Amino acid sequence: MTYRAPKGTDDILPPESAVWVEAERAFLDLAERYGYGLVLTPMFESTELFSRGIGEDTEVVEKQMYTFTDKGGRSLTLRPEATASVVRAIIQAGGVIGTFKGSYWGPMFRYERPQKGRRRQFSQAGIEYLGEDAPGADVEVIEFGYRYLEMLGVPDVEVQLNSIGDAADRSDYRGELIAFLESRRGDLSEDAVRRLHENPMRVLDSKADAAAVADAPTPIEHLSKETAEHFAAVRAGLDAASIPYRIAPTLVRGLDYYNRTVWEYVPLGFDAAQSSVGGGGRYDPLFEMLGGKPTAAVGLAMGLDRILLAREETAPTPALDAFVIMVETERRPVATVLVRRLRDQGLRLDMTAGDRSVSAQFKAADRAGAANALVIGEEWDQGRVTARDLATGGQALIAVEEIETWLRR
RNA sequence: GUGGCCGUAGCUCAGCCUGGUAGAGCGCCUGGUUGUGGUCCAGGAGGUCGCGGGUUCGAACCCCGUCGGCCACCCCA
Repeated sequence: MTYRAPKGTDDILPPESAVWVEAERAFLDLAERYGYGLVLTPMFESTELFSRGIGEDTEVVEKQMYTFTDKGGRSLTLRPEATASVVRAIIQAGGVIGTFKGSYWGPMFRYERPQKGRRRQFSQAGIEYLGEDAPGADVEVIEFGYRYLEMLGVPDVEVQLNSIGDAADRSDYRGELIAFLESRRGDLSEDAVRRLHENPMRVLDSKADAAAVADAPTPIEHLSKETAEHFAAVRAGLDAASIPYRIAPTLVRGLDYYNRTVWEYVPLGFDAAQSSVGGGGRYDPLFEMLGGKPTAAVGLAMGLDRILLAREETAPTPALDAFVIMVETERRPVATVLVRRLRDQGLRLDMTAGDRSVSAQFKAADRAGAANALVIGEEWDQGRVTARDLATGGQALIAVEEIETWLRR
């Protein structure tokens, strides 16, 4: 083995790659139907964009960034997530006029020890609803993610929902939480003690400390009248849209820009430690953090790798509608024309490029994943081909002009 | 960054404890079948045992190191 894909990266080859094509098409189609247009941004950005936007002392920025200096001396970073890029792009383009709904899809990069559902290069798809502070925007985005998982056939998805309030709500709450954690200091993990002052809410989300913080004060109990009303309206909207959810008072998210509504999608049957397949939240502070005008915003990110792991196995669909087989090498010119005509009609066709025995051509058809074989031999001189269903083995002589209809039967 | 398990044929793995001729299943190739794949039968090809060092008459096997994989912690999608 001379070369292999770098640690934590995967090659995805056919036929497995077909599910990625399907997932991407489904996402882009759903986004269009909800009115979200695709936003394409660079895969690397100035390092400062992420350290400012995501937060200096988050795990992602402290330890997980792929940062490098280019030949011009600029510090650049492969994007660990896309929201900061989308917001930067919108600010750069002049800011949001009214509202803006954008989607994205593509690879993200974080330097971590790989495990199930955690890769160094992974794919996220997401949407951002900008310039709308109404709870209806939160509801639409939560619903969008739920529908997407439904479309892809991910079973038993639970929406875990929480509100972490606004900055003003948290300034009082923060002191109370720190006091509580100090009182339990002896029961806390080393990491929790270290984070106690720099980012105390993160301790609520720690598996190691779940028992110690079971009766800790939670952000949802410390909402102002305004943020409590916003959250109640989000819940009412989800009820009206028939989206099931569970309130998760200890759910906090690891990026600094979130406020108010936060949520995650957890497939209950997914056997992996990294069980969240997507998540999102409101992030009203981010525009100002990145130097833009105050702009309300809510968005989500879906982890495609995890979604495809969590999904039920689906039977592979044939990769080709038909494979054309030539009995004599002189039939190649007409076979070539037939293949091109059927491809132009939207069918998936192939044939061997070199002259091979009929037996070898059938084997090639089978390996290519063809549903049918079309044999061109002496029957061609009567305007017919032999059409064989490779799954059942049944075959028939059909007229050339009926091939398309037969293949679409 | 920390820990556990694992690296042997293209793939999945046995062999390692107790050192002595490199194995299985699947896959692949050829033929049975010069107009029929997938199934069946017969035959065949394919391996510096991750890499480096040590111990030994002798190492896939024991020891040390190193690289890689998987899973978990941490963190997050």
